[in-house]
Amino acid sequence: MSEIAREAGLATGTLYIYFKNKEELINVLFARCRQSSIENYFQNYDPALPFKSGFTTVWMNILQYRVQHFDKAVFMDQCYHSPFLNECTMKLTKQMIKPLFKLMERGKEENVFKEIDTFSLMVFVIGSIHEGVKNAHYSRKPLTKTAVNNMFTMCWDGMKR
Amino acid sequence: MSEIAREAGLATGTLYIYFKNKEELINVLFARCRQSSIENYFQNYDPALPFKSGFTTVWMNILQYRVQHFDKAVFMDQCYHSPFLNECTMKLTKQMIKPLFKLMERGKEENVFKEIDTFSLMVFVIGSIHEGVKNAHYSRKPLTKTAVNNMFTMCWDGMKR
DNA sequence: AACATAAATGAATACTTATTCATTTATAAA
DNA sequence: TTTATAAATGAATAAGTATTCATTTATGTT
Repeated sequence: MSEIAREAGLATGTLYIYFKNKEELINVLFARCRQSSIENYFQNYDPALPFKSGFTTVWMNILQYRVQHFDKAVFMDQCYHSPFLNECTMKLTKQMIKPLFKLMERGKEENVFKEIDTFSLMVFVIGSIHEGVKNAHYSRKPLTKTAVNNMFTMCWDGMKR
Repeated sequence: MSEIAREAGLATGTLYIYFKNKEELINVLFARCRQSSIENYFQNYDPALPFKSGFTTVWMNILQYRVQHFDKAVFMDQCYHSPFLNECTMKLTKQMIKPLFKLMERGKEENVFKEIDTFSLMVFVIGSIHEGVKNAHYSRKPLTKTAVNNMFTMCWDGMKR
């Protein structure tokens, strides 16, 4: 908490005016990170364009977000296993991923994707990106354009009919 | 440390006879988890069998391990982002994944997999499994046989030529 | 200017947790 | 049995970190 306060340019006690305690701070921070990440994912997404174009845009946005906001991504990953997140935040953030859910559904409706449970499709997309970015980061091998394209191709081919 | 000692049926001080400090304990524990996980991955793997059979066995083993030893999986995930793991452990555990690396190379040599950097292929496999298991666990939806098969198909189709 | 309210401070407190060490208990050798 | 060595103990210490609160500073109103 003291470190967070310092980083925010506040005294430790001031933090407790805005957040009841550490738990609340973590929950609010998580929800905001989740919100901002999802918003980023749909930047420049035009539902009027053909599905593959739209999906590619979102996919690239997810990857880019995880790369450029790696610290936030790590924070969110850690929250997943932590005892801090409460039911309320869980429910709230589950709502937030709905747009991504809808996108995957569209892929199925247009017979582009396999007939697989929407959630499983979504998890597959997220998983391949997350692990790819994490690995690139820690092995200190920056993601080249071809590496990114390969990742996308694997993801796409995995889901397409 | 006291909780670990209690769980191990030891007094706190006794832990410090076997491990210099918490850092060393974490590093040793991580290395052992990694070792045991990789060993599990190759259970019943017969290199004489056709590639797809062998790969399926390993893939299923990885998934099964993550499900049955979820706590270890979480621990290893957390270590990844923690300040505890030292260079030595990093190097050591990188050696350990070589068998998995070899397996992916074989897939390329036999023209089954796409011509993609071996490491990227491996990360793709791991990533899709990890996220899938994690999600099943926290959403408390146990992985059905069809869910697992779908996961495998997506993974395989993503990598195959 | 005087007053009231809100926001900010950071040292002190309370709680948690890693580490030490003097002492005890087990094991083995003479 | 006696002695020596190794292993284990857990209360005490040290270090770290969340939270409180009496006091100070800023902001706005009459």
